[in-house]
Amino acid sequence: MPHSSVRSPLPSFSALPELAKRPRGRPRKLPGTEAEGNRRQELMQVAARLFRQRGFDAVTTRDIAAAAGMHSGSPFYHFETKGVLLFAIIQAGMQAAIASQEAIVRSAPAAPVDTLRALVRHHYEVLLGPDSDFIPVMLYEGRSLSAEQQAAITELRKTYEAPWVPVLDALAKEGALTADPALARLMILGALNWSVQWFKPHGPASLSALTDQAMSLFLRTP
Amino acid sequence: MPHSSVRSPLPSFSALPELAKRPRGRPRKLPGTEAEGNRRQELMQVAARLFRQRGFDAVTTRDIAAAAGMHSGSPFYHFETKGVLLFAIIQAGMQAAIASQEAIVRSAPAAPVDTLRALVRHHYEVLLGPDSDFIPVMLYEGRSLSAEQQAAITELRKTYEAPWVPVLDALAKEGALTADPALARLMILGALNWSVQWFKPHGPASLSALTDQAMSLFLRTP
DNA sequence: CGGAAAATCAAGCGTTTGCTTGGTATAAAT
DNA sequence: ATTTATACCAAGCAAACGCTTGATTTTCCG
Repeated sequence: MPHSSVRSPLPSFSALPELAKRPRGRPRKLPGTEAEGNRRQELMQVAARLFRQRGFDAVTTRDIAAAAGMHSGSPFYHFETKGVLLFAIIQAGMQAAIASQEAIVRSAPAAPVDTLRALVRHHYEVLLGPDSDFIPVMLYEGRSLSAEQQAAITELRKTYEAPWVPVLDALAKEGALTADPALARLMILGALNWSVQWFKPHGPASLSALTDQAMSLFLRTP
Repeated sequence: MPHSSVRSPLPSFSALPELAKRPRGRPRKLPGTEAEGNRRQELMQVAARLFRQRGFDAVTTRDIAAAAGMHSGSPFYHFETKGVLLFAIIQAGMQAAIASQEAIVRSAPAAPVDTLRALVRHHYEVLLGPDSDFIPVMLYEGRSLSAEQQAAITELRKTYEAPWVPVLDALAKEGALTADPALARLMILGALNWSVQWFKPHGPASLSALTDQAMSLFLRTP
């Protein structure tokens, strides 16, 4: 049902460093795993990493193909256009982030302070954890999407931010938060999102330290 | 001394909407004003606006030329490459921001809280004020610069952020700031910078309101 | 008035880009 | 055994891109 095509690299360039010698035809259907769209996911991962590192426009479809061990037209078998690939990356990432966040909120019916701490910690994980290029790509490359795609992503963002609202409202009523809750949400998310610009992952434990620092910056706990 | 060249727009496209009928040759040298590099500055302004709106790679040199009322090769008389133009925009903007910030810090030897408020307010002005596309362009398009250009901009950013350090240190000693001052600086600047993503300028007075909200979010004032 | 300087126009060159067309290899389904 | 679906390779096209070259127009300055 998908499309087709490919293209060889520039002949003047040296041979491709390591074209993963993946078998050519229909893939083996492993008995246990449902390998549906296996290669598609792989493309999304390498493309997300490239988009995050260099930006959507600076990454060519040939770069993506080479990083996935393909020739230059093959990605178009899995994605109609480069823009559709970008959208798929952001959409899948946001849906996963929404799902994992919801699980955390559901399993933590504690005090608002603890819920906020869990939300902040989870957000740092989404931003800075391994294999989490989706959100940075959304934050910084979303403008390359079409208007309809942007609208769809905006809906997902609203869904993602929804659990923050009652928590911040409750903290404002408690007096732990003195700023307007709606503005505070924007500022807090901005402070967290900015971490992708400076954070260098050394130890995985430091995300907890970051969370503690953020909590003590934003809240007045006695 | 500069270069030269130009190019006509695509013939299949309709006529340019309004090619500002500026006279062709050497510009009139007004007696009072030193018109040195007048057109150069104009190019930087329109390019900065376009870069902010659509991103560096998505804006073509033809777009910039058209927005400045030129034909497509003329910008290269003023800037050797598109990248040099981007660098000039960021550099000039940062130097202006550093200068105006320094004036504010010098004229405000008040309590640390008041100095921070002035810094925050000034930063909002730089981010959201009229004709201030420079900083957003730096924040989101800086990766399109060469390594040497990025190093130069990093130096300017350090200079810009330097006045924040002693202020936050003093507030931490006072107890108004409980987080680590270095981390707090990153988080606060992130919260402020994020405003370019959501702020829509309605009334110019709201920058003060934003400043107040930010102060009450970050500081514990009794 | 005449030459130099400033700023642009006019045209296009060479490369890169996103994407297309058509064929081929392998494995699953019938 | 034949068909069908999957996934890829091979080659390349048309458009767009950054930038160049060379002429042209206007003003400044001595």
